[in-house]
Amino acid sequence: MDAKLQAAGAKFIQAMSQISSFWGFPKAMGAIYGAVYLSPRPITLDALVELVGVSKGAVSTNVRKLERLQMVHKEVKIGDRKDYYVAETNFWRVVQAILQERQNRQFDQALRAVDESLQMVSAASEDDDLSRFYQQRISRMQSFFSTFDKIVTAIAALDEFRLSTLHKILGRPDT
Amino acid sequence: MDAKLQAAGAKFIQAMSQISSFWGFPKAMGAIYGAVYLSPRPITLDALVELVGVSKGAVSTNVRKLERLQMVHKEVKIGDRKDYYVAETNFWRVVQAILQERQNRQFDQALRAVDESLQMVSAASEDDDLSRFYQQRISRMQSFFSTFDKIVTAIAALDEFRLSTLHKILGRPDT
DNA sequence: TGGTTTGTTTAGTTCGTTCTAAACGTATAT
DNA sequence: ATATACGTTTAGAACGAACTAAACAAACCA
Repeated sequence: MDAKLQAAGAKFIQAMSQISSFWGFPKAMGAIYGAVYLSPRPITLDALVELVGVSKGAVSTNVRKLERLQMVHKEVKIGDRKDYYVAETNFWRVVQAILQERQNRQFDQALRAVDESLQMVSAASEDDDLSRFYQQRISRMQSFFSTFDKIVTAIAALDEFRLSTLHKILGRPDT
Repeated sequence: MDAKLQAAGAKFIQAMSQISSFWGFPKAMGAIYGAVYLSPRPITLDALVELVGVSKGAVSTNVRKLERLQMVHKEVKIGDRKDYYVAETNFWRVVQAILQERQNRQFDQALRAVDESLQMVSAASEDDDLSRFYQQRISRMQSFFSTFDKIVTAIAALDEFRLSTLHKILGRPDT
């Protein structure tokens, strides 16, 4: 009986691992989240080592990554030195946190570089064909990213209720 | 004069390189797309080697990746053995192509694994607390991904005009 | 004080990816 | 046929990310 459940859990954890790696996160990180998510009660680091099958060091660092993204939350019990973790179950909040984290790093920096390149074009001799071409292309790229960014941000900011509305607005491909 | 423009181009190409790597593609791939995108006329492989500064082999393979994603298009001129490349400038079409490419691979597979794990739970003894808990959690995860997937797909399918409408519907978070 | 239990940090290893350099294939021209 | 101009493929180097094992630190207990 229990063996079947355990197998199902392992399958799920492995799937989370794949999904994690697909989105550019460490495999172990997804697996750990899966394990926390499937635990009916707050779970310890050592239990995670057991379930996920990676070293304690790896669990430790990955759990901290998950915490930073607010995908898991630490709980402490008085008179107990162990840390207990519970999963964040509001996935849209998770998406939001991940986007924020990413935003403030390389991506924004790259966008600023695009900005800069546009300014550099403007600073160059302004009225030959090539200049105008560069200007047009770069600013098109810029406005695409701007729109993209706004849409993503806006969607991430929606709560679960308004999301279902959005879902309806977009129209179901299956109807 | 021209030196400034060239510097601007280099900056832009480097930014595209960063963005590419951010989204999990090879740096060179983004740089190459940037170079093609900034070229006012169809550009050859050797010119790309010059502009991007990587080996011919790398340009060759990355250009083919870009072609597969329909981010660049090959043009041939009669009586000229060189291949000429032009950039796809409809970015939403690019997004669509990338999503399709990715979809049909690991992600879908992972989702099927989630399905499977749910079925495994159902197949196990059905009426203890833990089973019910697993069932609930896994199906919640499943429906999240289902919604997520539908939203992404729907947005990618929109054309530029309807996108601006969507942009309005979502409302600016700053107002 | 010394020994346990816990989590963190670090040094080093492994692994996959991306690149280079060079060999290769193929078409064209002389 | 030989040489040239092009793109592709391959073998291997270089790199970075993520993990392991083990040392470490800190808190608690005896």
